[in-house]
Amino acid sequence: MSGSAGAARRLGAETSETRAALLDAAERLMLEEGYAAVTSRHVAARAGLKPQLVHYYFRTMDDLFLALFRRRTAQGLERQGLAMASAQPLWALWDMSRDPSGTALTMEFIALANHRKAIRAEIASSAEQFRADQLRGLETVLEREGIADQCPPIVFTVLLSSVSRFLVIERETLGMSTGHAETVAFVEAFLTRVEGGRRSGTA
Amino acid sequence: MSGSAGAARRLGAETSETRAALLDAAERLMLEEGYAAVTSRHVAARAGLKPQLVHYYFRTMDDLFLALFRRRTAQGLERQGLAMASAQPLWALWDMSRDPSGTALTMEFIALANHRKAIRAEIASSAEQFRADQLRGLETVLEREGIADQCPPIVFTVLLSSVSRFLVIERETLGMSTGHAETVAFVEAFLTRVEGGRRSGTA
DNA sequence: GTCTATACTTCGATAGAC
DNA sequence: GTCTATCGAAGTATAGAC
Repeated sequence: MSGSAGAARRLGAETSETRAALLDAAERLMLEEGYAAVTSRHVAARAGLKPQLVHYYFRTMDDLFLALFRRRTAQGLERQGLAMASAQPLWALWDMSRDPSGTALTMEFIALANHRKAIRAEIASSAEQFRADQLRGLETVLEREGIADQCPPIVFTVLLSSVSRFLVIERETLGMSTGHAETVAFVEAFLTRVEGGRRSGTA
Repeated sequence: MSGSAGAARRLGAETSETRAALLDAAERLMLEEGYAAVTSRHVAARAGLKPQLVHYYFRTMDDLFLALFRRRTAQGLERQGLAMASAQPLWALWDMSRDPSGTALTMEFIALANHRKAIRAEIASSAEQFRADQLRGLETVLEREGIADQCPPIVFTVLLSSVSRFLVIERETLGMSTGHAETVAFVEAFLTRVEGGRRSGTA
């Protein structure tokens, strides 16, 4: 119902530095205090600006969240592409997936999606794209290493995402770590069998 | 600063039916629309009551969330205990972890924990207890079946929780399912190797 | 023991000044 | 193109009536 029809009100330029500052503030806020803290007033205060500016650069809060999500997605897809093009794609992907900021933000967006339908669709299609890219990149590697018959590439990508994200959530959000070291060791032993030991600088 | 000191105001009885109705309404709301929709006004409206009643039975919204979480945790721990005492503990645990309502609600609470510190501690300690119970219950099974050396019990519990929860999040919250069927088949093939085929009624 | 009238704060959003 | 004055709605919470 938030149609694309009317919308007579004017909006600020996409190239504006103020706009970028607001997005930065929103991202930090979302990461540190959760999506519920991302209100026009908080975002503005964090950026040292007036609350009304948020609505000048983003017509609604949904628009702000969408802009934020798209900016992050573009960075993430590029980063994932680089990881898979690296010398040790599995290690690179594992390290990338375990990055706290990326995962924490993703989880916030997922929680947000639960009651902002406009955003839900965007997140779902982005998640599909991440998975498709990851699958395409890993198929070759896993087949070359001869483990595609033990564990299908599509299953591998799902498992890898699940575990990495879950560990980050437990550690970062809940401050919990029982079983983490053992699980990381288990996964990394597998990666070592496939790709050899980690040879540092994968990103 | 929401100390335990003063608190002169009176509160409703814990046995009140109205109180239970408010908790039920809050739970449904949280599940369907996310924690951000759980406001005093929404909860009351859903229960067909006045908003002020929420604050009569729960001094603050934090208190309501805590009461809700504790009620669910008690049910969950009991259910997990039953699962592990069943004839096929692995299958039972897997089926339980994949139950949409349980996982969706847990994820909402985790997101909530990110900016409600009072709740964060409660969730973390509950999560530790779930894990500890699960570990204790599975150690015997996994050692008996001789797979404890391939995959340590603690790692097994972490992996199982990760995958099951992640699948539910993707499907329920995002409406996404790429790779799910394959992953489920992969896990269940493993369970079958260990425990034999699923023999129905495990809960 | 149960519920209502009411106060205070913060939110999203728009119309209009510079 | 950039920003401010301002509004109506919704949020949490308390004091007091039944």
